[in-house]
Amino acid sequence: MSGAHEPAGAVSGAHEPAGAARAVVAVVGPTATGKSDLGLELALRLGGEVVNADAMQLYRGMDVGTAKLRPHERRGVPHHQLDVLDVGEDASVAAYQRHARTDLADLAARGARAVVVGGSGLYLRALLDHMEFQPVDEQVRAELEREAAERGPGLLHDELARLDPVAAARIDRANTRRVVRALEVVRITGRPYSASLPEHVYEVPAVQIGLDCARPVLDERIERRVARMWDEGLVAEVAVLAGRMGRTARRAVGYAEVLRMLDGELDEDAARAAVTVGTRRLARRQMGWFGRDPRVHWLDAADPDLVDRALELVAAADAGRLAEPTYVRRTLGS
RNA sequence: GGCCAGAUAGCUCAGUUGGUAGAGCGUUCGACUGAAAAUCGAAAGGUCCGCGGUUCGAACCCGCGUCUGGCCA
Repeated sequence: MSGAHEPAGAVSGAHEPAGAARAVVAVVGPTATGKSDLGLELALRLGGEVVNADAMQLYRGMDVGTAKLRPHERRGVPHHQLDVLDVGEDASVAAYQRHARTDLADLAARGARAVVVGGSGLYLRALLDHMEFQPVDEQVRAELEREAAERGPGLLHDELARLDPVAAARIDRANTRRVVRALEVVRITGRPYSASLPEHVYEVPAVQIGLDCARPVLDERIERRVARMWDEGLVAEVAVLAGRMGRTARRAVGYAEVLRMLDGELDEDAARAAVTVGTRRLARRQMGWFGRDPRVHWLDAADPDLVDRALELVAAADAGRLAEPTYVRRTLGS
């Protein structure tokens, strides 16, 4: 964590040493809004490199369905945290946090600007904000999952209420996934879990640029994106990976539905419709996640001068004259 | 033309001796600390095809009409 930006007034000749206190640039927002392209362009203009913050683009081989920029499309800009996981592995935010922060440190040391690009809210927060994850114990977790399956999630929630009332109050009874994790932490650390997310405290100073898009337009883009994925061979891609996909990868939008199709559960039209619906739902949730963060500076994804606007924001941030809580509530939903 | 089966939320459909309606999905809003493109919560939304009739009371029973699907001509 480096210090705050210098009050910029004084600097005219005084170049700061490479890598000092230049905020990381983060391009966030819902899927299908052009994050990858903008990120690439910014990296090019700023002499930077891209750090992926998209949980599913971590996976090797999941290219078409995650709309991953292919190597030949990257215009020579190095990309980090792409293709670092086998589809059989579970992703892990904590591991991501470690690795991506190492990337950030490396880039800073080389004086290269980091451009973080991604739509996974939790991953972005883990990378940029102050967040510490508790340890994990697969065996304890498996045990808890079995209990949940056998005795129902309600009883586990009761247990959590006894051991950690604060966490229990925050986690919904039916949310097995989170109840299990909370109990897992309590069991292995002997301390309460009681986690909550609302603080927005940068561990890594950043300018977050959000891509905003009116819903009708976004829905149309999503429709087109799904059509393109089909044309580019999503079904074949999934077929190749199908046997090896672990529980994280196989739940990704586009993959889950095609897997059901390959199992004969859905016909092709139904699968494709389900992918569209799923992508739309994903986009809505992403809007919620980022729209709530008061630090995001929103730009219209359709703005012809998008890149220049984004560069202005970066320049303002570098100069220390970016109004801190520029909370421009997204216009989504018009 | 005749016979049969349907018509209930944006969509697919439940609705059990007649007591003015529900689910799943979608939509909107929300939560989120090692699976997060996950997991979960809440809300909005209905002239029960139309018109008559029977009844204290009809989504439900009866008649007519309209539309849809199927079968027979």
